[in-house]
Amino acid sequence: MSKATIYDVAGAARVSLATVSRAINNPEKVKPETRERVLRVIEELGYKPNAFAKGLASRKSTTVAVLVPDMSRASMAEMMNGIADIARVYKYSILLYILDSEDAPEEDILKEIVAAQVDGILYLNDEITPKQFEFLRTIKNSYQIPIVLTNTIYPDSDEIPSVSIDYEKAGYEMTKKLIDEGRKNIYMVSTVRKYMVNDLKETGYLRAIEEASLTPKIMRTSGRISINTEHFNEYFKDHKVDGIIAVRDSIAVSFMNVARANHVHIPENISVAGFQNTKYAQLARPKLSCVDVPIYDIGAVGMRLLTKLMNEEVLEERRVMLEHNLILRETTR
Amino acid sequence: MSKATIYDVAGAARVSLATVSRAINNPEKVKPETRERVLRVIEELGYKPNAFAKGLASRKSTTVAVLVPDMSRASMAEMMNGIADIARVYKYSILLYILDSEDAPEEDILKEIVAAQVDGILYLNDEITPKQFEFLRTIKNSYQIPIVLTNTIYPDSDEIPSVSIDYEKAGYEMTKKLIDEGRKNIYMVSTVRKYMVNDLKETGYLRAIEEASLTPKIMRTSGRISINTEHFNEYFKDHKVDGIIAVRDSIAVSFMNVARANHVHIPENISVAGFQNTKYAQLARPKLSCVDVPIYDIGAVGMRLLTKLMNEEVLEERRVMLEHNLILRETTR
DNA sequence: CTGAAAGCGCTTACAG
DNA sequence: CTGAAAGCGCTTACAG
Repeated sequence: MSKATIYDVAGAARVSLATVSRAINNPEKVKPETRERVLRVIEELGYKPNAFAKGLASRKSTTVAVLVPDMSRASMAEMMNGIADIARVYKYSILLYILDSEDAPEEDILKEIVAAQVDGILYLNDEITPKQFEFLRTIKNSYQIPIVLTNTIYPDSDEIPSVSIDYEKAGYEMTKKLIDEGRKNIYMVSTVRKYMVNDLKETGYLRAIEEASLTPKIMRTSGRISINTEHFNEYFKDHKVDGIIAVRDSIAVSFMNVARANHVHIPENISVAGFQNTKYAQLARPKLSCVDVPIYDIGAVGMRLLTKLMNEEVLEERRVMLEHNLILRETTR
Repeated sequence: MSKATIYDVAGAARVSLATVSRAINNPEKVKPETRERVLRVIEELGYKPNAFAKGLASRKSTTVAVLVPDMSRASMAEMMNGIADIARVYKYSILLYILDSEDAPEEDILKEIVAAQVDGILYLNDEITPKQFEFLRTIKNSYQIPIVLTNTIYPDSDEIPSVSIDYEKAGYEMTKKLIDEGRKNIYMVSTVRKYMVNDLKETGYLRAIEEASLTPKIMRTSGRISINTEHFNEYFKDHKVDGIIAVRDSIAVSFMNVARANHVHIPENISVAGFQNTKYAQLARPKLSCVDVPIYDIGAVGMRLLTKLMNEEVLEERRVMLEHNLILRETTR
């Protein structure tokens, strides 16, 4: 069962290889009966065009590169499912590049991507630094490769299209919710490292807090569970707090564990909310209220957008914002 | 900044393209000074061999296919990190195929993989059915593509090498631990669908239970949180239970939530243990005891093994079992 | 609607 | 150690 080539097909169908190629790629240019004969032979022989030869001759790879800084984030995996499903529909293959550091990707990766001749690039991250943005611009402009940012937004430019939710609005809404409950000392627990989307969540938080003439209080923690515990204990010994909005569900749950250890009741004494609606949120007790981020859809829509770009269609929207929901469970009242 | 070709390099270095090719791929066949001149030009021009041309001419792709049934499982993502890190070391690119159904992958995928000319395949799953195994055997034998199973074991044959932990032993050890605590009514909570590795965990459980002359009790649940709650409530109303070993951390946590709602104390009344050592285990209260599975390492070692296979090296071990640990936290005593 | 032929950018015997 | 040339398996103007 060694691989059939286009010559084998052409021979068996008694046509030239050019006709076989057309029957596959431009069926309308081939007489129906010829086409069917060719297609039947293809079926019989289990012929599949060699991707390298095709790529070399056509200068198109029908492959997209997915750049991921760190696969282990739960959201990345789910986003991949959305991407893969749409990629399949449009017949694109996925080349996966996991970037090792969180710095700007190195020259090496760039060269690899260029050499791989990908037709498009999806950049998955909730962070994007100016340096990384420059890197992407270089690829885009020097090599004419379309790029879509997935789950992040670059604030200063819409040169590279993006798909996400409106994180600013989500941050605003959740904060507003706690304010409406009568909370006065609402903290946003964000991360030490500056993530673009966490920044947006903070902006939304600040807007709501200001509108209500409250005092903004942002606490920055590492994402590491083991460190969080001490950190929270220390911090809230001296601080009044009756509301917590964490930028990630897992941080919210971490906080709840500390609160419970200190005999603080949720939601009686404190309201708590997270972001993402992960399994953590459902498994926590009380069940965590949070912003639901349609992460699968973000991946799927991002990939769909990229196919349009690769087809040189005009985008009616360069910053796509999908709908989100506030899921109110047991940690708010 | 359009892409330089091998001709550009050859011209600038005043050698033939054959020499450029050799300088890259068989440096020892080129006189040192020529080689250096060529390499310098390559550097200057930012030349990177076109992957398609290279693949077509050499019949090697330096690409591996990673087959994943469902990316959203936390373990898959972490395994990908291990795979990607080693792939980078050996200069392999990763083509990602997310299989949609959990049936045997369709003919389409097979053809795609073959057309992509991947040099090797990594199959990531904790399940493998005879049908899927046949599918993999077909690829392996018909097209001579090496394959490694990652995080699963096929019981009836070691024709396809695998990397995992000794799940049977892990199941045995954790059960033994609960028995040593004096537990008499230990349940294993497994899944409705038959996963290969869950099967192994069960086998280990059964061995320990038999050795202690206790009665084995296996309960099967769906993995879905919402369903678990009712299911557990119903089931344990009529059943005595003082020990639970769940095949996944999240199921264990799910169970703990139900137990707590029924005022059952952990670990005073019931010991609970999970598998994997995910973030769930650390975030749960009490903190969950579980089997730690070195999932990153499984991915890394799997990829390393595959590189050996692709180099036609002889494997000293076709079933690699990595070390695991029992992490005893607060849900056991 | 179909075929002959050039070309995509490499690798690799084969000579020298 | 190096070069000329064939070939990898396709696509795509160009003729007809």
